[in-house]
Amino acid sequence: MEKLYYVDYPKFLVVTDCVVFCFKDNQLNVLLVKRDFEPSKGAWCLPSAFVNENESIDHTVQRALAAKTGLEDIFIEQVRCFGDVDRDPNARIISIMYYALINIHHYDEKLNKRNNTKWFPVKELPTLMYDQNEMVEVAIKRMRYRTMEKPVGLRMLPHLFTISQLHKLVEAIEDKPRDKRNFRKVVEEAYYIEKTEKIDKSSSKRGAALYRFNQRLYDHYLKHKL
Amino acid sequence: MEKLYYVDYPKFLVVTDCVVFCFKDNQLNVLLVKRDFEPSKGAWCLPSAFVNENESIDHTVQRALAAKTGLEDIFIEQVRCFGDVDRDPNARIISIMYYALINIHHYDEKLNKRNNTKWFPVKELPTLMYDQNEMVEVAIKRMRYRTMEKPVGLRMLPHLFTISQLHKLVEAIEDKPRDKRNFRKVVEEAYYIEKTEKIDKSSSKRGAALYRFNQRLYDHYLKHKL
DNA sequence: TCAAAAGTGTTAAGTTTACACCCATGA
DNA sequence: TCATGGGTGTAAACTTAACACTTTTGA
Repeated sequence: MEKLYYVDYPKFLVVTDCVVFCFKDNQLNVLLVKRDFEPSKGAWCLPSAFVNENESIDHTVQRALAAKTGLEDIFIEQVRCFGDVDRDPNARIISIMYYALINIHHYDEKLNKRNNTKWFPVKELPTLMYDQNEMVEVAIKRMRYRTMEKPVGLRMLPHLFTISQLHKLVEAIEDKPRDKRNFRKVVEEAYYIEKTEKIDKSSSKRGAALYRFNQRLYDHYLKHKL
Repeated sequence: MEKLYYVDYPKFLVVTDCVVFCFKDNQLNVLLVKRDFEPSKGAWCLPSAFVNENESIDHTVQRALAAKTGLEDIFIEQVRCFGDVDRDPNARIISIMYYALINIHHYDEKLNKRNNTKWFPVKELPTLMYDQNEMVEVAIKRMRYRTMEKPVGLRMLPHLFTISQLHKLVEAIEDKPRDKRNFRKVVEEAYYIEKTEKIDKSSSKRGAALYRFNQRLYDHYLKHKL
């Protein structure tokens, strides 16, 4: 098919690079991979994969993430494409950058050794290959915007979470403190976040109420706001 | 160079598609091209170009736009990449979508005949090739967000403009009316928009004050806000 | 008994919205 | 002289930000 019309145009290697975020030790963390092959062997870089024939770019990302995290159907959002000629000095490679949000409790830390991976707090990232530090910056901005607009950040928390956990997550994402009482008010008014009967005793002696996200209520809320 | 490391991976045709906006007849308009070649000859589509070897994707867009509009150094922003396998039924083509903002007064309407192009109000778009109607929707959202965040929308107005012109532009972008007095207040408080001594007499008998965007003041404002 | 995290309301400041009339001028 | 678009201020509603003490309980 293709040959009929577009045979004369140049073709390119295309990869996906993904900034995988989790919430760990009250900080945002990013999963990096230490390359064990040339070029740039030993460099820290983002989980990536070359796009295959007959594979959508979203699928390429999921495949790369499954390989490194063992998880499937991860929340991903495409951010943008990096297409400068010399961004990778070894070859002309067009990169499509995504971010992903995962729940660290679903991640098996034993994978780090097997896969040459490591979680780094976003405030303590090493120098990454090529333009990947810029990618992380851009990904953080987009993720911050998206989590302020939609409750996708909850994917970095357990299914049941306390308001304190959510508070710390939001502070980590926005990189600034929020008043505790005002924050609790906002959560209590977000009616798609529902209080359960359960109590978390792990983080305090007194115990804290556990909340959960209700997708049905959220969909309803989306339909009826304005 | 490339051959050393990545020879085994598949390669892809890559195009850029660009949603070119202008402000015309008090409406947002999009520039469409009627294809004069197969496949899909005769279909309306976005100005596009195949990426060349040794050409950045931003440059590809500028090249496509120069060809269709005769203009150079147009304001562009990349939105995202469309990479589904069957998005173009003729071939696997990865498309990187941009939007562009141009001043219709810089555009020579005689080009339309020569280039098979036509401006369409965004509210009256025809059915476009493949996934391009979705591209336009996504581009409008991004452009709306960006113009609310930064004064880039002014690129669709003349260098000197009246508050009424800006008012109508903003209403067209946001697709909803704004109170006239409140709007004027906002403009007068945006101190990088400065009133000139000049008067526009073309749109009313009384005449309206002409304003202009001051890049220097805007840069200063960016540095000093928070 | 005390350290540590959970939980709780009110007020001030700031922002956004709503709203109606006079002005200047060329045709 | 009148039709047309230009120009003007205030008050109410709403949203956001600031702020400090009491509760519970396991160690």
